[in-house]
Parts: sequence; structure tokens; C-alpha cells
Amino acid sequence: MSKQRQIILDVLQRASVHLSADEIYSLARAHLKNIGLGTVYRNLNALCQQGIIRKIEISGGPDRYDRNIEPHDHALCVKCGALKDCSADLGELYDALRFDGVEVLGRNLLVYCICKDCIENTIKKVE
Amino acid sequence: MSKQRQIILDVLQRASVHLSADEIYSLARAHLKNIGLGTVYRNLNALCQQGIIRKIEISGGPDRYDRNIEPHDHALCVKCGALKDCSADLGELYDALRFDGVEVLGRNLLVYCICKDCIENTIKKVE
DNA sequence: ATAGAACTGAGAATCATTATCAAATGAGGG
DNA sequence: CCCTCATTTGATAATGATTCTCAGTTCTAT
Repeated sequence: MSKQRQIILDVLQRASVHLSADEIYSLARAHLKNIGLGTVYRNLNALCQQGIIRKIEISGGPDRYDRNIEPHDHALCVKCGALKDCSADLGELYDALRFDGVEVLGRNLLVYCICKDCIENTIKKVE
Repeated sequence: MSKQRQIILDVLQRASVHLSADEIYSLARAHLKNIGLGTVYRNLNALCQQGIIRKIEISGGPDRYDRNIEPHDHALCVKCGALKDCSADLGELYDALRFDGVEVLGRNLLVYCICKDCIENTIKKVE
């Protein structure tokens, strides 16, 4: 575990939202001014492979990284970009796939939504 | 509906699998030899916006396009890349989100799997 | 026919990510 | 301590998918 990898992991542990590689790079630079963006990607991938963190693939945008490796899903606010954890029960779908002879490995579920805050702000504007 | 857009739509209607923009481009060129890749993207996006086709965003690969606009999900075989339709029931998750004041707009669900054919081929190799 | 709008093909630009590679770092054995 | 060898780094080039730009072409409606 190199100094760089430790810093990247610290940044992720401390983050309250799911960060993109570029955001992690910026935050890491505050601790190690000439860390390279390539190093950030390299270590994020390594940490994913080791199962220490998890990559959340957002279509139409950069991937984000999540320190919570428990299986869970995400809801993306299309207005403000906030990414919130949530959890779907896909047991029935998995069973159906297995019944067809398919081996299920994992999933990537993104729910597009408008979050509570954005809805409230819209209402305020209309008033 | 320009000639180009009609060709692109025909290609999609005729396809038995979900094609990427590049694959659609290749197939369209068989009908109109100097159609541009930009035109393909432009029309695919227009058709999506009109709700005539649907974009399936595959993390870590090019987007695919689907003429089936009914809400449904997809299972991707990580061995052979085959993309199969499937359908999850996310009613409970949607209800939970709505209960929290979130407006649900849609979703993108991709199940990673190993398809029946790939499993059978692996067994044959081992034998 | 003709003006204006919409669309095209070609290629440049963009963005996220990965690959490359010489230099820096680190751990273990003498 | 110093040397060796492997790992990792930072900088930068390369890649791949997609979007943008723009001059030229094709519709459309009068």
C-alpha cells in the first residue's frame, strides 16, 4: 500500500458523496501536490480489483467510486447530479435468469430521478 | 424523416441483437455508401428523443440501441458480450423512493452474467 | 423557381480512461 | 549500509466513443 494509494483511500473514506476519479485527483493533490491522474486511476482500479472499493458506472458521465462495497444500488438526480444510495430486491429476476441456465454475477442499477431538494426548489420558484 | 434516418431505422428494425452506433454505421453503409458516422449518431439521438428507439448504456463499452421501447432491462454476458432482454420488478424500490419525496423518472439496469451458451462451452472444454 | 430551414458528410474537438516508459521508490539479502 | 530487482510513480501520448463545427446539399412551402 503505497503512500499514494493510502491517500486515495483516505479521500474516499472521508467523502460524503460518491466521487469521480477527477474529484479524487483534486482532493488527493491537496495532500500530495504532484500526484498524477494516471496514478489515481491505477490505484482506483487496483482497489476495485481487491474488492476494497467499488466502481459505480454512470452512463453519460465519469465513473464514481464508492467505499461501500455492500451490494446496493443508486439513484441519480438528473437536475443536480446528486447520487444517493438505495437498494432493490432483484431476487425474482435472478431466479428467473438462473432458471434459464444463466449464471448471475452482479449488476449495475441506476435509477434516474429528481431528488426531494430539487422538487422543493422548483416549487419555490413557481410560487 | 430523411433517407439516412429511414435507413438507420430499418437497420435497427431488422437487427436481432442490440447494435452499437458503429455497427449500425457499418450496416447502414451497405445501403448508402458514404453516410457519415456523425449522421448516424445525430439520428440515433433524434430517434431516442422522439421515443422511437431507446439507448442502452453499457458501462465500459459503447452504447447500444434498441427498437423495443417498452420498459425492460438487460443482461450482459461478460464472456461473449451477448445482450439479452429481461425484466425486473422495481415496484418496491420505486415506492420507497417516492415515499422519500423523490420523483422517479426511469432506470438503467444491467445484469452481468455468463450466458447458457458460454457455460456449456466451458464445460465442453473441461471434458 | 426560390428563399429559408433542416440536414448532411467530413473532420476536428472533447472527455474519460488506459497505455507507455524512464525515473523514483522500496524491500530483502549480504 | 549498499546493492539488486521488482514495483510504483508522474508525465505524457494514445485510444475510443461521442459530440461539435461548418460549408455544402436537400427539402419545403410558397
